[in-house]
Amino acid sequence: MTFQNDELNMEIIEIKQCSDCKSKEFEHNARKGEDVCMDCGLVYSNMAIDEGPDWRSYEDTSQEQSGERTGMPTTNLLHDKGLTTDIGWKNSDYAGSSLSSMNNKLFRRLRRQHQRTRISSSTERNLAVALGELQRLAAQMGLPRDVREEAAYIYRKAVEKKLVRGRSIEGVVAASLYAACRMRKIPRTLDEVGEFSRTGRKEIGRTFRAIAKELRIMVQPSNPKDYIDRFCSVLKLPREVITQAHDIIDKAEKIDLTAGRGPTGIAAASVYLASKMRGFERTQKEVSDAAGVTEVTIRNRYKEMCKALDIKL
DNA sequence: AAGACGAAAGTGGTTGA
DNA sequence: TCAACAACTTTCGTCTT
Repeated sequence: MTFQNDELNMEIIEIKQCSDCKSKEFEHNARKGEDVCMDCGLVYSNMAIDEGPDWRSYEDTSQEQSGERTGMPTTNLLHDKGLTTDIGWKNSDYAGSSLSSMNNKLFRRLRRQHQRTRISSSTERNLAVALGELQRLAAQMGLPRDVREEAAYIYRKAVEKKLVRGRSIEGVVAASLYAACRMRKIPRTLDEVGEFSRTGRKEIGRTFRAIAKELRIMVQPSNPKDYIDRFCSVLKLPREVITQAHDIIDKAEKIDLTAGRGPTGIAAASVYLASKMRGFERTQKEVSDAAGVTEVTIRNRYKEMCKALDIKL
């Protein structure tokens, strides 16, 4: 999309002096279209460009559905990114009169051929299948749209790098989702993903590692805190327990109690401990089910924490 | 009887020679 | 490539409430 200056119809304000602190030093951020006062940090956004869709009508006829200039935003969730066109389905010409039977047949054939070109290569077919599977999985796991987009993006990259060769599409899809969840700070455990996918935890884990390595995706080890809210909600624990659990983890991190340990184990133990301290006691079994670690692990972490943090009950 | 505890053996992954 | 190893799991017997 190109802009012409006179179309922008925006007043370019020359800032001479900050209205707040009277400073004359400004820093200009071209991307955001902002001028920032170096002294007090006041932001002048005199050039902000609306990046939203340009949906104004270019049609004269108002009965035609608003004739917007753009379609929907592109998305990685459709194998063609939602960029294909369709041949109109009405068998009528621009003036509305119907076509001759010969043209009728012609357009029916054209439409069919046109449809076929949408899925033109084996890569496209692969994507179509995989993204369908991705949607299904994400829906069952109740994941928001931005995570799905992220996962779709990762999957596309994986296809580019030929990482699907020798692996199942389902496995790569599941691994992409797993990675996307972690990147968006709403981590799911491998078991949780595996539960809804036809592939097992083992394969998802293996595939995930391969993808992360090949695509150079930096996924930091997930933070135990990211799990707490979800575990607590499964266990129907109130707000104060959540806060308490976060607090415990903060303290544990400070004295290097978390290094090298599985994040889910840490999270589970702190939730168990917090529930006990606040008088909403859950059994080790209940917590272990919610967190997907064994009672033994909870016990070990929990004992370490009690000792190191000097908590007595 | 249910839950907590701990020992022992097994699993899958990482690391360093 | 292989062995050592650390974390975690599984299993099971014992103790506590």
